Amino acid sequence: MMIDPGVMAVLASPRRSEILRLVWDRELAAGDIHRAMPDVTFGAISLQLRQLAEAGLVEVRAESRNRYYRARKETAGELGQILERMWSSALWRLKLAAELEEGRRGPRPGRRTTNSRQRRRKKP
Amino acid sequence: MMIDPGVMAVLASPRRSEILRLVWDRELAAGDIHRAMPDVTFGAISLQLRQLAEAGLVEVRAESRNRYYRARKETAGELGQILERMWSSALWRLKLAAELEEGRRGPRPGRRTTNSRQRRRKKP
DNA sequence: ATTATAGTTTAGTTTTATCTAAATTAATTC
DNA sequence: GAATTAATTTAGATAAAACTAAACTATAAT
Repeated sequence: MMIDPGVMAVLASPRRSEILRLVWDRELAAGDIHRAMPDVTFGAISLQLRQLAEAGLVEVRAESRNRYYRARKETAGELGQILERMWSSALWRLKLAAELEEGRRGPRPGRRTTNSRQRRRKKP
Repeated sequence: MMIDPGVMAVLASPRRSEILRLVWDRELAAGDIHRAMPDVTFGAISLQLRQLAEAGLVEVRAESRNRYYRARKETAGELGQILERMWSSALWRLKLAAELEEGRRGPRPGRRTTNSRQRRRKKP
């Protein structure tokens, strides 16, 4: 099978590969994904989902007001198998458990912006 | 075999994966690598080589004033096999040929900075 | 029709990565 | 030991990626 060079770049982002992991063998609504990663805004998740979709790594199904995402494993090809093994490895599970613990203690300090000044308000 | 999650991130950069390709099955001095990629400075190449070395994807051998780099295929693991097949594919060779042609016509316009103001001069 | 919910898009900000130029280090040659 | 060559390191600049807040779109519920 041919490997799209773009796929690796898309998967290199921890955020995106984490999203892909979430929808790897089940369908999740955009909101479900956001609830699983509450350290970023819904908008940010939506943008990453768009990138994944543009790379052909996920597909969408609209139902009522929800949009359900699921991985397209075919696109990931051999890389997908590597990821699968990675995610099922003991070390990876340990990492996930640690992050879950960390998450319980409150929002992550790392990435959040401290002062978010007021901005543009289009239609007052 | 265990896959280091950092490896994928390192390889996601086209610049670094190109360097890795160059030293995949032969040793090259840092300067050789730079001559093969004259669109960036020697310093930039050196920095990328450092990242590759830190990820364990290349090893160095010092001889006289040269430093010879070569890939450590073991670290790349299965990803390495994917890369190998990618590089040997017809499409990839076509891409390389196109870039070589482009390179002959002069320096790439894409990334270069237009105005590089004067800066810090430590010991005048 | 209004309100609420789910999600996307937009525009600007922040963060991170990559790059350049100069300084620096070290070995080699003269 | 001065000059040259090969490479690394440093400090700042620039570009790219990721993110935020708000605006916007669409469907569903009241």
